[in-house]
Amino acid sequence: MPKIIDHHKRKVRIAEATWKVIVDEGIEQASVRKIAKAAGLSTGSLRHYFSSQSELLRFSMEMVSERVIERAKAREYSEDISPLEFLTEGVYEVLPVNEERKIEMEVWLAFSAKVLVDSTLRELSNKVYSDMHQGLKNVVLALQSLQYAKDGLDLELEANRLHAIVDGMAMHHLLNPEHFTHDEMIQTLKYHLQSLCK
Amino acid sequence: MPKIIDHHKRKVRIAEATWKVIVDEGIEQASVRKIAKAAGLSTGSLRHYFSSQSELLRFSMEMVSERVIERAKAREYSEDISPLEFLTEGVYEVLPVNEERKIEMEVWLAFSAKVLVDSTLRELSNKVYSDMHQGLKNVVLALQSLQYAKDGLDLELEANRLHAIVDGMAMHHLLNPEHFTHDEMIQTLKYHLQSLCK
Amino acid sequence: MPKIIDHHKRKVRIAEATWKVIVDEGIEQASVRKIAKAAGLSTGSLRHYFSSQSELLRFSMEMVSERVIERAKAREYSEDISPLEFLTEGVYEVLPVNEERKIEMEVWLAFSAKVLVDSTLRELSNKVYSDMHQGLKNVVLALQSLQYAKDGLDLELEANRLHAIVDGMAMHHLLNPEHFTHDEMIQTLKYHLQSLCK
Amino acid sequence: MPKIIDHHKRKVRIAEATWKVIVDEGIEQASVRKIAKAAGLSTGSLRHYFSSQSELLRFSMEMVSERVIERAKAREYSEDISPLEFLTEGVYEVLPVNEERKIEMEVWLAFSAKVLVDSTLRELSNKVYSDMHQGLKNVVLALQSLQYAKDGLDLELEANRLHAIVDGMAMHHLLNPEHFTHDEMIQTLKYHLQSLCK
DNA sequence: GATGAATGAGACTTCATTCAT
DNA sequence: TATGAATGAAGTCTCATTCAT
Repeated sequence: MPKIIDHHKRKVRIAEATWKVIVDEGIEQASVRKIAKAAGLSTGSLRHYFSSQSELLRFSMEMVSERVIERAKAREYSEDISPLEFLTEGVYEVLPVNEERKIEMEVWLAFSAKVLVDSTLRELSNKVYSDMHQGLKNVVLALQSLQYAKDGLDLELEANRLHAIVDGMAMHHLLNPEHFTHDEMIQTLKYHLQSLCK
Repeated sequence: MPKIIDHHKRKVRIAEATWKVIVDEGIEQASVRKIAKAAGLSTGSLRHYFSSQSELLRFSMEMVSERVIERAKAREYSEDISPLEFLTEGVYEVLPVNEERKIEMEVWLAFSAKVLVDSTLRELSNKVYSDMHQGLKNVVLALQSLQYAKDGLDLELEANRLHAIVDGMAMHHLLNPEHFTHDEMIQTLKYHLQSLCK
Repeated sequence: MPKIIDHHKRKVRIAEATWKVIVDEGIEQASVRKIAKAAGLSTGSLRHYFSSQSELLRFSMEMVSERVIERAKAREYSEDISPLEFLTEGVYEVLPVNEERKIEMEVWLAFSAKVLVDSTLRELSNKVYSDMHQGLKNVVLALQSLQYAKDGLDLELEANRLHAIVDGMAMHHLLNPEHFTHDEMIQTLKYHLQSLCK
Repeated sequence: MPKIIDHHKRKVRIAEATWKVIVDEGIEQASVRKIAKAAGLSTGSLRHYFSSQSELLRFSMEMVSERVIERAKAREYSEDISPLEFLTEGVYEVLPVNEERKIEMEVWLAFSAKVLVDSTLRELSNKVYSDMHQGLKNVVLALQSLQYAKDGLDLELEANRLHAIVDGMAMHHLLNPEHFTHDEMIQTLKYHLQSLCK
């Protein structure tokens, strides 16, 4: 079914154009026209792929989460680094540590602000919350399995805490990069993970 | 003599109407018309108080931060509660623990998403970041002064961590209240503060 | 296949509607809405052809000058009339001698008043000035070539003078047609040209 | 009646503010608000002096012509210069030879473009046309009285011609000062006047 | 599938004017 | 006389969406 693949590829290309517009000009400026232009299409053509602006937006957001998940899945442990380093770097996947991830997270932040108001987006937001929560809980679990973790940690509360730290730091670095630098972000994460360990 | 009107009071009323619209319909729907209507004014009248939409938005946002600051300043220690409880409740001021604060933070989240794109808002965002950072650092400092805190805490990193936790949890509760409930938020905060103490 | 439309023809039609509005109601009343209505289009449609009001205005003005130039180019000498008559009638092309040219010049006068204030229009104004200056200089040159002209004329100053007379008379006849009639205009032009000749 | 004088003085001050706005931003931007601000008044106060925008505009224009007339009346011949020089300099009064007169004429040009469309302004325009025409006819007459003028000049046609040259040159210098400089304007006028003389 | 012309609503903003004080 | 708050219309421009081709 080559057609379908093309179809999907095209949608992905459009979603990437959408990201670009959102990052450059903000989600409010992400008009159908601008996205079409950024994707090198006519406005009419867009309609063959997305029948409405909401649908386009939702698809673009789903892609953000899919990318993160795929990256996380693709990670494999190599003996070059310590298990703790491996786990720490896993968390980097959801922090704005480089340009690519900054863009993803800016897009996601813009999207999140819309969730409050557009209930059709809620489902996706919830799904991503759950996925990420589970992923970070797994980090804590791994620390415990590896016998790194202190005794007496409350798994659920630690997951909440790590999750909040990660998203809070992401937001702080995106919005106030001068006050909360990339290095502070990394350092704070390491400090936190170490505080969980013996 | 012209009509005597308390200019500032009127501006505050308009800002409150702005909040209402933002919370009900999102910042993108916060048009001059809707705000004017919500404030019981004509669009033209709004211009006596705010010469542009940006100015109106900025004022409304400044009010959010001012309110938080005023509430924080107004707090006084009473012997009914323990010092640790007093500090913990101080942090509640910047968490969406009740309807009033939820509204403030929803407004603030919407605003934050705009900061990424509208650099004129950056200054305010930075100021609020700094204020809040200092406030939360003071909490850690207080724990140390009271001899509650563990030895060897890194003040700056602890402040980063607490700040990230607070904002991360606020976002999680606003966006995913079913998954991250009010009680979890409170419990996680207490858990974190306790983890800093002996 | 999309609707096939002669883009340029449509732009010309819109420009003509613009002229009509300017002549009927003045350049200040030449709003996008009124022009769209006069052209039988919606305001949104106008944007397919002109992305801003300035652009529309500029195009409409360029058309005035293009028409004049085309008319001038199309003129051919026939032996029915004397060379002097031929030259004189050439100058008529830039005088409000009939309804069509009155309209053109009213539009141009309105435009000129804007030039003082909108520097983006300056270029066009300068170009038209130069074209017309050259055209009128050629008239003087022709008189000299034909040996009609008096000896000792200063070509550049004569061009300045003829140019000023032409535009001055055009303005006087447009603004004060009762005081400065069509016939006086023609007569004065002939008088001037004759004064250059032996 | 000191009050009345004050009243009139205030109106003059407002008219001058109107000029300033017209020259700086164009007649289309000459809103009541801006004029009020430029004059240091409230919009409401303006209404005590001018009950409508048209009235204000008309008064401001009348002032232009009054100033020119007063200047012309105030001129007195002194033996330092030749009669021809005296006459020539008289014509300078209605040319944009310095900043002050440039402003007057810019204002007047803006006004003239409105005349085409607002018939209530016609009367003033006609009056000024007549006054100026008479003034320039007097220049030609003076040349004749002084026996400077060539024989056989047609007084009326010469007046038309001079009048057209003056207004045409004024327009050219205002709109295209790079192409038609101050010096060219002066030189062309002198050339023309000399061409009338023996 | 693809195009882009067309639409009309709605965005922000500026305006002249009215009017209570 | 003086003020400036208030209004509602109208300005330009952008938008999502429809639709003929």
